[in-house]
Amino acid sequence: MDPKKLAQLEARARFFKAIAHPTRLFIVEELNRSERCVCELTAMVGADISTVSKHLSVLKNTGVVRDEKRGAKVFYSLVCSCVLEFLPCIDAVLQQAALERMELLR
Amino acid sequence: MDPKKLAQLEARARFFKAIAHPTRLFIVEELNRSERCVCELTAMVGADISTVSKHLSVLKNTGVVRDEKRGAKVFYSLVCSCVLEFLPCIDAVLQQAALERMELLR
DNA sequence: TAGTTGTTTGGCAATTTTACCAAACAACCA
DNA sequence: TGGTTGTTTGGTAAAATTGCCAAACAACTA
Repeated sequence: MDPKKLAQLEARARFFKAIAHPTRLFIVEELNRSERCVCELTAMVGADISTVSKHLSVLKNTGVVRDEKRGAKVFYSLVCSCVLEFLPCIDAVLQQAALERMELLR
Repeated sequence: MDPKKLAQLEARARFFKAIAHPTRLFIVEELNRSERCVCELTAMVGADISTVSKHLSVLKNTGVVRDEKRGAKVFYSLVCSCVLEFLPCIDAVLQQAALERMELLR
């Protein structure tokens, strides 16, 4: 495979991997509403702060979110909301798959 | 977290995870051009047949692709090409992230 | 400066993913 | 039927991901 093409595939895969986690998807959705600090997100997610912080760093390293320090708090915000535009399509695909799975059981 | 919301997040995360792999992204792009049998995809990918077969089964179980047996061969095709519509947006986000990373080094 | 609050980092065990080989299946053909 | 081609499945070792705890940092406040 062409090394340039491979690098592109790897970069895109890294992006999808970054959002391919329930907690991180939740964070992305929440940041689409408005920016949030780590402690707010932690309260919503209900996991250890360090866990949430690491999820945020995954999203940040991939360029999905950005952070801004204001005083003692660090606020995270969504770089581009285009991620969320796929969701209707994805839900439709998932629903169709579930439907076909059900019909197999009849 | 609301169990129903959690289930939705998990389902979506499973979808993103399914396409979050260089080889599987390649397969999705290729199937967008036209349907392909396992042996054709294997030749293009350059991995073991069993590896490609397993990647295909991941995509199939998530509902991203469908398969159809014709004779001895199994042809895979893309269920919905909407997956590929995000790519321009994702590439833009990735490029912006790379740009900012470069500026940090100056 | 000492204490408090908010965040990140290091370490680690449990789990998941990945890729290959070998073997089993399936469908065709001589 | 026996052999060939195309695909999936089982097994396994290496690598990556995940989540928590403890500790380190950072910034504000008394």
